Amino acid sequence: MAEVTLKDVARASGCSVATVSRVLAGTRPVGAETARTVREAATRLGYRPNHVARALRRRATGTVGLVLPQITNPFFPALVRELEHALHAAGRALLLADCDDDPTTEAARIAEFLDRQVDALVLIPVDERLSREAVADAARRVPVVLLDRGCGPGVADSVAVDNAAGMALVLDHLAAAGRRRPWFVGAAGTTSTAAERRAAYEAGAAALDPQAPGRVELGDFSVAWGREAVDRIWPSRPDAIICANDLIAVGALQRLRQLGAEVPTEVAVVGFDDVPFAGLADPALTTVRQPVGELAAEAARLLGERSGDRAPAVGPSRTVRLTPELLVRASG
Amino acid sequence: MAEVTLKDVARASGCSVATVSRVLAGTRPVGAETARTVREAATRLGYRPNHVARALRRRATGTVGLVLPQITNPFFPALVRELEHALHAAGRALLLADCDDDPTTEAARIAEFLDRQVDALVLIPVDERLSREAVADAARRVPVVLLDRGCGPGVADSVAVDNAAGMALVLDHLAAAGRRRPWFVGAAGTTSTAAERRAAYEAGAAALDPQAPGRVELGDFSVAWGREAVDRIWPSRPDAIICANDLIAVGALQRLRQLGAEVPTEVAVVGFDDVPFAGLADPALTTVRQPVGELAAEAARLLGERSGDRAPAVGPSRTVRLTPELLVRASG
DNA sequence: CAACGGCGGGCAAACGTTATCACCGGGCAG
DNA sequence: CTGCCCGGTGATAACGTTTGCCCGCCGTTG
Repeated sequence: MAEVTLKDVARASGCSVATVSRVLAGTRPVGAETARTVREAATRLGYRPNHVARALRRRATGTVGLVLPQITNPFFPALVRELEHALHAAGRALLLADCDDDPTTEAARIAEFLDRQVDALVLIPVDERLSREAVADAARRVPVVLLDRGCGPGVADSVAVDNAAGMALVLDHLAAAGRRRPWFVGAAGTTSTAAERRAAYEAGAAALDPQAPGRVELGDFSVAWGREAVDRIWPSRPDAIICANDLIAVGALQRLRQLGAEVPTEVAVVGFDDVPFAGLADPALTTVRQPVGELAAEAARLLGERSGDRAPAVGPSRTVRLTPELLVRASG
Repeated sequence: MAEVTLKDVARASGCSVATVSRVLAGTRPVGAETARTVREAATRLGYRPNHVARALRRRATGTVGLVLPQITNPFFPALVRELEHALHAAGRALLLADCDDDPTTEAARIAEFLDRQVDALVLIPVDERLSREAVADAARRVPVVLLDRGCGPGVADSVAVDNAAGMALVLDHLAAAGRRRPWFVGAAGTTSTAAERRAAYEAGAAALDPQAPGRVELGDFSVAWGREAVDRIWPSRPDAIICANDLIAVGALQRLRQLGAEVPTEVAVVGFDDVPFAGLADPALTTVRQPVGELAAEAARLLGERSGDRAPAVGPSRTVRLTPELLVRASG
């Protein structure tokens, strides 16, 4: 039951370890007869290549590290799932680290993964500015792909949804429904998503009402903030509340119900992300769905391309923007 | 910027690689003066040990594989998070695999992790019976801890919540509130949690009403099933609906509202697990909270103990049961 | 003064692969 | 007939650590 190595297979099939390695890896042409014998011996002995030794020799572990802010953020599990599938399809394993929304631990986790010789990193940066240095350092050592959130221009390859397009979808929809007094409830944090969605609102809201772009309340990405924000803005009777993500929207929905406001007749509420419970809210939340599978696939693809080269930072950094989709449900 | 190795540090500090290794690993006493010189050289050159080479030599990678049914199941992210933290505190990294609720891919992922020389495995088995063989095979090679769900007796160490105790908490609470016509909505699947919760209901419900233990409907762990189950049992007007998990409970809540039933005055609804949106439902869901942090910590502890020994299967398998807590909210 | 014990440190052999080099036939062109 | 190329193979040196073994030195002890 002990580990069976190349040497054992070599002995059993009467040829050298080099040959066995070659037939199993298919790295160089080898005699048909020998190949058969070797393969037979390998399966008979139940040979399994030792990934650690292989990694040491090839200087590639076949693992990719994922560092994310908080796996408990309901938007991330689906992303993790798709990423895991995409990486697995490419024969790579996924190391996961949750950095508790803290840039310092984020940097530490990234460093640890680098020490563990990951072939590449997928990062969902905690903060657009505070994460930048650690991300840039990492990008100097291995291929890095930023997922869902950016980290300043030119730092690393990046895959994210087109937040501006998503917001435009929302604003068009609300305009078509005759809404004219929108209000935006966003996040003050310095994640790229928070900033982009707010900017897109401010840029596009004038189409509904010249005053609209100024109607912005900023807190954080939480249900509690959604509730609180409603208390602040409800007195001015908006006819649409656009939330920077679904958590905020769910909070808003809850508070509006408590206040006796009719959704969507009196006021529309829309979210962003389409987290699992967006469709479960009452009324079901209209939201912008992110193409999670495509995001993950694109990230994996970018990683694959970069890893062909030995140097981590050849060519300029690429940015992929995927267009989201508006999911019109009951809330607006 | 190339990799700096032990050899480089040795050269720079004027002693042998062996000595450098010893001072850095602290594995054997070494001269105070030499130690200082070596350490100084190491930090000056920015030496970082190569985990792959170390793993090859030590025959231990410092990684633990986690294979779970579906990361998108809202109960799991919190568990993953806590597990990641606990493992990280022990200096180990977490490899994650999502097997899409399929025992076959589950077995494949386990095998892959074994090939990657993980030091240990944490498994949340998909199915109590269908996962057994793969789990048993794995347990023969490395330490294995079953988390949250079991897999038959004696297969491997196991950490889970005491479902019977949790159900008892629920039944006591409902009895004290004067509920006498409970109904159980569970899952027909063959996961240990589904079976245990149902059994516990059947064992304890008689305290409320001799007929109660028979009032059981089985579907799966989903919101849709919760809705459907309500359609089936509402005609017989239960005064309490006990759901095998929160997803079912949320579905039940939704359908009850549509049917115009008053919760909790007319009928109480309780769930199990305390997933993130349990508190967000309307009315907020009364549920059984699982001690996620403790579960993860206990799993990590078990792993740590087993890994001391070289042989994976010394001593009988241990089972740890943690007692859950009833979270009384608005729904019952 | 001789023998001995222990400490500090170096040498070299692993760990299991893969890559480089050399070798040895045989077929083919000059 | 000689030289050359090439498919097939084996030795062997890495990859970067850890560790068993040995050796020299110093202090202690009989």
